[in-house]
Amino acid sequence: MGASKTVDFTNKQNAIAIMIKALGHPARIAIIEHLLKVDNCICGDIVDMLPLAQATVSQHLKELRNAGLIKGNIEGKAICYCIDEKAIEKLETYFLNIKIKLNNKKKSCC
Amino acid sequence: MGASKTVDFTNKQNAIAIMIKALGHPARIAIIEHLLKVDNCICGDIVDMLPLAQATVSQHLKELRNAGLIKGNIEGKAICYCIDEKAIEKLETYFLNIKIKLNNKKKSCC
DNA sequence: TTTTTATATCGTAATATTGCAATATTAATT
DNA sequence: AATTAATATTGCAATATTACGATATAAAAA
Repeated sequence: MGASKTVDFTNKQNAIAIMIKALGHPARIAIIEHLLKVDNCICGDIVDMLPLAQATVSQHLKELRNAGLIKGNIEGKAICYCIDEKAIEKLETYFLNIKIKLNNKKKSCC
Repeated sequence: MGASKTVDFTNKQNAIAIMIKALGHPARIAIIEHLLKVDNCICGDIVDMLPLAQATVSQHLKELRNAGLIKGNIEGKAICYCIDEKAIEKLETYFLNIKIKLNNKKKSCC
């Protein structure tokens, strides 16, 4: 196999899993954290930052883009990538809701 | 390849990536959401809930356990799995911090 | 003690991911 | 128009993930 059984889960579950999965790699975490620090978000700088080949970084950027976590803007012959705030908001809300529900529970048996 | 280059990233980046990656699958999202709803968190119930074979569910549970997202408790011949609140807290904090930093930035060029 | 029940592990096939070199593309510069 | 610079895509090898049937293990029930 290797393919996830997406059909039997809800759209919401699949959607959040895709977003989360896109962040489940140290290089992509590093990209997000870099974009957070920096003011000009040029793709080449990300390539220089990371210990990976340009092609590999480009692939990681594509995955983040496909998952909606970053968005790109053409700046002449360079490309500027920024974090999509709405995506981060969604993730934060998701985990906050879990936290709240856990607090309201207080029946954890483990 | 297929293996992530973890050596060149920080421990923090690798650690958060491992936790996030563990949640990056619809079945594991469904497991967490199920544990959130239910009061008795018996493994067999999770197997019954999910459209996956018992062996597959067991594997997903193991991944969540390895990542520290759930913890198990032996209850006679069954096993009770619960969400680890500290793990959820870490994730929530992580995304909240990103959100805060983004708000303090307001220099996003895209 | 044998059987049943609940969960984990093993073995394996199918598919996905990661990473890179080589090449393509696109826009600016000369 | 030709060249340079920045990024994307392609092709491919290595490894990881997903899924499942079969089997192992461990505790309770008979």
